[in-house]
Amino acid sequence: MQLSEAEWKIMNVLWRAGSASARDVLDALQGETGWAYTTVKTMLTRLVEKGAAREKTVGQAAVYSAKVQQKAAQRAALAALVERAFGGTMGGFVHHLVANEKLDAKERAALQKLLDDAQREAGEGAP
Amino acid sequence: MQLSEAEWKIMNVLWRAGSASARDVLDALQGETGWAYTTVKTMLTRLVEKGAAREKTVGQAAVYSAKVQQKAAQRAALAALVERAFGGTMGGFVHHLVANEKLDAKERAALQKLLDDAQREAGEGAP
DNA sequence: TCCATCCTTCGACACTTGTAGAAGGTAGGC
DNA sequence: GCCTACCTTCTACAAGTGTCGAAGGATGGA
Repeated sequence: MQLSEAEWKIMNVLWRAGSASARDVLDALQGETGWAYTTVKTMLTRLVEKGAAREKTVGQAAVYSAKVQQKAAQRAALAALVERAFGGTMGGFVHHLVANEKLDAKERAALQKLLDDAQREAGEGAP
Repeated sequence: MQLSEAEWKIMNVLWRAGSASARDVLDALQGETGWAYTTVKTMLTRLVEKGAAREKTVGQAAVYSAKVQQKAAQRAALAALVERAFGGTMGGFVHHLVANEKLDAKERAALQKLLDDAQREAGEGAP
């Protein structure tokens, strides 16, 4: 499930909102995009066609909600990136990340904490 | 400098090889793509047009080499991903990475080591 | 000299993505 | 009963991507 730039914008709104009409999505993206109503409607229809969102008619209007989970979409996107640009291995990617991406202190601290948690979790299950 | 799927494949060859003719690139990608010679040539021409590669004629044939650095392309690609899919913050992305990507012990260790290095580096210069 | 080989440039076509106008249904307010 | 304000579906079109085939130039060996 690869999403295009514009599709990500829409999906981000759906994930945040839970469910939303085309009008809601449009409102949420005003300022960021300046899209016309029909542009949003077209994107939503395409997302439903490709199985990323679902549509339900409520009254006279359609209400949309995400069908793919955000986490799944994120993982797919990251996997695609790693595949294309980092030789297909998480190892290579992780290396680039810390070697070249200049995380700030706060980010490093967060990462450290998460690593600790992951470490602890990985250690459990055996005893 | 956003590269498409096919463009990444070509650029990866150029980065690895240093420089290569269209034929070289084709050979390097046989098995992976099954592209026709002209397909590769077209992609190379387009890459030159968009400034990602450069072309030099040697004898009767053109030889290509990367113009954008691999690291730069990788950083741009990662930045685009973070922007679209992770709310634009490295923090959010890093969180996803450790929380959802099931890194193996080796990857976590690498991350830890690199993090330590970064920490040490950040700590210097002050005392 | 002439052919098999390569290389090159042009042009083309289908599909995806980004954007949106036109035209037509509906439902509440006056 | 009719107008205003929404909503919907259809259609379109320009770029960008992915994939070549055709046609023509050079070149080295038979």
